[in-house]
This record gives sequence, structure tokens and C-alpha cells, in this order.
Amino acid sequence: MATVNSYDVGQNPEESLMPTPERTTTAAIVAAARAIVEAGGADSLTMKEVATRVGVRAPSLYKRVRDRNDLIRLVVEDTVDEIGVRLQAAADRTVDPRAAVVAMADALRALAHERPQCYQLTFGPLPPGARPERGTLERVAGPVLEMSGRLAGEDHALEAARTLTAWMNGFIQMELSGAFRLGGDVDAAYAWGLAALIEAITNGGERRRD
Amino acid sequence: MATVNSYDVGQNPEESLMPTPERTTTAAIVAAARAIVEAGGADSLTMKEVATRVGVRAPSLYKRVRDRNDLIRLVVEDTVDEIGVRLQAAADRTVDPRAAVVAMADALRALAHERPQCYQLTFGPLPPGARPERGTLERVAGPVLEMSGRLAGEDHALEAARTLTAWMNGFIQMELSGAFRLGGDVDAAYAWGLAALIEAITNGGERRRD
DNA sequence: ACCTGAACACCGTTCAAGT
DNA sequence: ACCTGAACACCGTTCAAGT
Repeated sequence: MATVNSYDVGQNPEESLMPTPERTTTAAIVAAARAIVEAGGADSLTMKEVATRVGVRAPSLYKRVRDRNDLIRLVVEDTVDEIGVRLQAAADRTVDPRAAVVAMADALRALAHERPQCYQLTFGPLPPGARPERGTLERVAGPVLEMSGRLAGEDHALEAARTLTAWMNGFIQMELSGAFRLGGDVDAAYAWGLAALIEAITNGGERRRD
Repeated sequence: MATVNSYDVGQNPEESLMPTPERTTTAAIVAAARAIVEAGGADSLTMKEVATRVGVRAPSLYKRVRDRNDLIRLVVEDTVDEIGVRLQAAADRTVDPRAAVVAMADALRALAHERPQCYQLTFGPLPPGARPERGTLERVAGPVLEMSGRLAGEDHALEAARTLTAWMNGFIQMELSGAFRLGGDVDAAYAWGLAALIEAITNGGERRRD
């Protein structure tokens, strides 16, 4: 099959001087990068593999991303955005704050199981050039902060949200990295822990006053 | 200065055929690797830099470590062992299980602040060849499991330990990765969360029975 | 205007040759 | 027995040259 592009087709001088149409997009590059990370971990993310998947050569990628770390940043931000979408959807499914927290935690854990490599990349150590832009995480914090505030009271919304997200994140990361090696039922530990956290957060830790 | 080794010094044939004395040790290599990781993150860990620091050339390292991932594994296991030592020391400092849990959490957080890069490497995503050997994490679990069992009751020791370690780990990782960007007092959130966790774990979540 | 081959620096790893 | 220079494959990145 002969390759067809504007130079084969162009009939007059003006047409053959037209800018080359773009052969890929940033979105396609990020999607390819995400798939590579998910398939083989962040170490397997090479510019060449990304280029092959989107149908260009490696140097062309530098038209859309600054460097490899920048591409990692885009994958991380994509993951954070997806987390935001799912948390919001979970929160919208109910009005009861306890049920909402359970739904958000379940949704986050489900996403982590769907995309374990991207999840670990997102919350693991990132080189400076790969850290998400200011505002990316803040966008996700909304529903968690709101429900935490409703459970713990506005005065303790931030502490409660941090306690909850720390546990969720920590549990998921230990689960994904295979840190739970002492047997037992991990799902049961998750349910037990989530119930314990919700109980502890409710009413701003009033019971803890001496 | 002239280089001095057994070949310069050897006076008889037997001595000059003696095996070359080892010019470095696995322990020195791991210490150098740890320092490099701590100084510049895991990405900055190159075989050449390790070799330079211990005074040999890169190929010599392969006499002691299988490959770069194996060296990362040794750094991770070193970090886990250090965590174990500190947790045990913290647990030994008191007989009250609540105070012991606080002491262990403080000790873990202090170590994470001392060696943020090694800590994040240890609990971040690791390629298969860099994962710690079976038994490494189990060695550390002891004191946490014991105190969790005393607080939550033996029937819930494992769930309680997992809830506690998930929160500790999650909090520390979020703190280290700069995820707490909404202002507020991070130390206060830590204290609030720890108190909440201890309260939630105590008595096996009895209050949660409907 | 976009894309690419060629080139460069760097890295992990192997191995024959040194001592 | 240990160490190393040389070599190889691979990778990120740049850039002049193509279309």
C-alpha cells in the first residue's frame, strides 16, 4: 500500500505548502502511556513504546510533552481526575454522609484494583518534573472534605478528611504492594477498618475528651 | 601516590598468586546506595555512582548484587529492618498499649522524616526484582500486632493492626509526597488522627455493633 | 508545521583480559 | 579471586534536514 499524505495528493503549490496535518494528539499519547504503565509498571514506560503505539517516532512526542517526566505527570493527573469523577459520583448517590463515605471508599478501592499501576504511580514517590500541577489534588478533595465535615463537624472537617484519606490510601497501597502477608481476610480487614474510621471520625472525636 | 596492592608488595610467587583482597563489601555498597537514594531519589541511583562511592568500577558491583533491582531490594530491606528496630525500641519503652502505639507511630514518622526517600521507595511501587524477601515485613509486624491485639482483643488483632498500619503509612506517604496542600496544621491532623485510630481500635470496635 | 534519521550522552550489564 | 576496559543494547533527548 502506498503511503497517502498531503504531498502525494497536493496538486498546486499552495496545497503542497500546507502544514502537515497532526498525526497524533496529546490525549492519544497519554492514553498510550497509561496503558503501558498499567501493563508493565512505570519502568516500562519508554518514549519509543509510546511513539510506536500512537504511530509516530519518539522525537515527535517532544512536540506535545516536555519530556518523559512530563508525560508521567499527565498520566498522574489523568488518574487523579478519574478519582475525582468517581468520588463525586459515589457521593452523589446518597444523602447519608456515612453511606457516602462508604461509597467513596469503595469507589476508590475499585479504581485502585482496576488500575493498580497507575494508582501506585500516582501516590508513590514522583520526581519533581512529574508532580501534578497545583490544583489537581484540590479538585478531588471536595466531596471527601464535605462528607468528613458532616460527620466530624465543620471544626474538624480537615483533620477528619486527612485521617480518612490517609487510611484509605494506606490500606490500598499496602494491599496493592502485597504487604498483607499474614493471611486473614483482607476484605474483612477493609470493612472492619472502614467502620472503625467512620466511627472514630463521627462527632469530631468527642468520646476522646478526657 | 603510588597504588599499593598485593602485586606491588608480593615478594615470592605464592604471595603474588594470592587472591586479590576484596576492595569493598556488600554493606558498603548498600550504604552508598541508601545515601544516593536519600540525596536524589531512586531515579538517581546509578551503578556508576555507587561504584565511585565505594571505590571500584561499576562492573565490580555485580560480584555482590545480581543487578540494580537487587540493590534496590537491599536498600528496601535495610529500611524495613531499621523500622523494625525502632518500632521494637518504642514498644519496649512502656507497658501501656496505648502509649506504646503512640510511641511506635511517632518513631515510624520520625524515621520517615529522617529518610523520606528510602521510606517512599520502600512502600512505593517496586519492580518484582526489588521486592523484599518473604519474611522481611513479617519481622516488623510483631510489636504492632501485639499492641493491636492488646487494644482490640486477640480476635481482632490482625484487623486492628492493618487498620493502624494503613493509616500510619498512608498519612506519612501523603505528608512526604506533599499531598496535604489545603493548609491546616499537619501535626495537629496527625495527633487527631492517631487518637481517633486508637479509640476506634480499642475493644475491637464494640461500639459498632448494632 | 510537523515529522524523522542521525547523533549524543548516559545507563545497565556482560565478558574476556588483566593482576 | 577479584577487578576492569571495552563492548553492546537500550534509552532520553536534540536538531538539522526532509516533506
